[in-house]
Formats: sequence, C-alpha cells, structure tokens
Amino acid sequence: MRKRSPGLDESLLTHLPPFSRLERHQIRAILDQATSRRHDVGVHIFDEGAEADRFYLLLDGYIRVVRITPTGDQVVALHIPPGQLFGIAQALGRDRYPATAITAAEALTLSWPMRLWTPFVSEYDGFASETYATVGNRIGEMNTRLVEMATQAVEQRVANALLRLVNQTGRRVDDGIEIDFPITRQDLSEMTGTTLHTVSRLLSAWERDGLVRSARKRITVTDAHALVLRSQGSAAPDDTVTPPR
DNA sequence: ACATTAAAGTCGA
DNA sequence: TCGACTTTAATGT
Repeated sequence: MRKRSPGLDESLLTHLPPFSRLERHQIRAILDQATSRRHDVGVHIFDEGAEADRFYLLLDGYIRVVRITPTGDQVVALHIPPGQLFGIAQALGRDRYPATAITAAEALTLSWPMRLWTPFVSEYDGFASETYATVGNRIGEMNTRLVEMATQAVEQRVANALLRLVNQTGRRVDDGIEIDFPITRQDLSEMTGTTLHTVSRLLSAWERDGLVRSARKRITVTDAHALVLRSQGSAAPDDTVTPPR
C-alpha cells in the first residue's frame, strides 16, 4: 500500500517551487526519504485534530481542505492543486492538523515524517521562503473569502468561487475551461456558505445564459468574462451607495 | 434575497 | 435497481 520511493525520478520535484533551487543530489536525498502513495477519491488523508506526524506533497490530483462542525456541517476551506505542500502543521507552529484533508480526485502524494521539517527548512535553500509564500497565498485567499462572505450576495460569492476554481484547477476544453475534478452543487454550497438548491438554481440560470455548461459533478465555464461581471454584482448591497456613472 | 421543505427526475455503479 | 446527485416549485423568513 504505502511504499518507499527510491525509484522516483528527480524531475518530479525539480520544477516545484519548494525544491527549485536545490542540487540534484539534494533532491535525491529528499526523494529517498519520501513515502509515495496513491489515494482513491474521497478518502481522508488526515483528520482535523489528529497528531500531525507527516507532511505531504501533492504530485497529482486535488485535495479538499475541510473543517467539520459539531453538527456535521462541512465547510470547504480551500482546494490544493498538484505541486503544493499540505499538512504542514509544523510551519504553523502546530502539532495537530488544523483541518481535514480529503481527496477531491484520485491523488498521488509524497510524504515525510514531520521530524524532517526542521532539517528541510534549515538545510534546503529556498524551501522555507517558498513554502511560506504559498502559506501566505492561502491565507490571502481565505481572507478575501471572509470579506466576500460578509459583504457579497450569494450569486457573487458562488461566481467568485467558480472563478477561483477555474483559475487554480481549470483545464482548457473546446468550449471553455472545465474544473479538473468532480464537484457537486453540495461542494460548491459548502465553499460559499449557501445551500445546494441555491447553487443549482444559479448554475441553471447561468447555463441558460450561456456562461457555464454543467453535467453531474462536472462544471465548465464557457464565458469567463460574463461570469466576472456576475461576480461583481449589479445590485448594490443594502447599505452601500451605488456610485453614479 | 435567500433558506427550507417537498417532490420528482436522472444518472451511474 | 439503488442511492447519489440534480432540478423545480411552493412556501417561509
């Protein structure tokens, strides 16, 4: 199941930001300490609150980072695309995972024991600065989502969530950009703090207007520009003043 | 403007 | 065929 990975090619890591400044023999050493693993879709790689014993690099697939409330409601915090580290509790000064990581699509990961985190940071040039940069980006994204939640109407939030997804995980297809992993109305509602019904109605309306095309678990944005307009909203929120033209 | 409830339709394993 | 997913409409706040 889980296997040692001396057979992995160094080129797997050479282009990725955390490792891009390293020598070949350094990457070899890193790979030799890694465990590689394939995960089916929908499995928990680690759970919120569990002891953070390993950190991970996503080679392929997608990870959904989720928090679960006592009543069982899920909130999707963010999605991790291939090439990024996750489960890096140590970088945040934690010894337990702050959220749950679930595969959004079949995934391939490398992982290392968390005790290697400190040596990696001190020995490998650029590792720390690059990983803190991605941590910063994630915090920035969560930050803008916080503002969206507080100020924007549901249609704008869902439009923004969709746009982020196509930007981060979109794949070009003939008639637009498709989200690269299966995603349901429920998932989208959990990302935007609304219900699956509202998401369904919005997607139906957008499909009628030719902005998106969707089948079950598949969403393609066919007119990103028009969707950007929806994400900015035409109607002003209750207590804001609409500036004159 | 949006959630909730209810019902029914559709798709895939 | 069954359950997961989706849609639609009616009604509530």
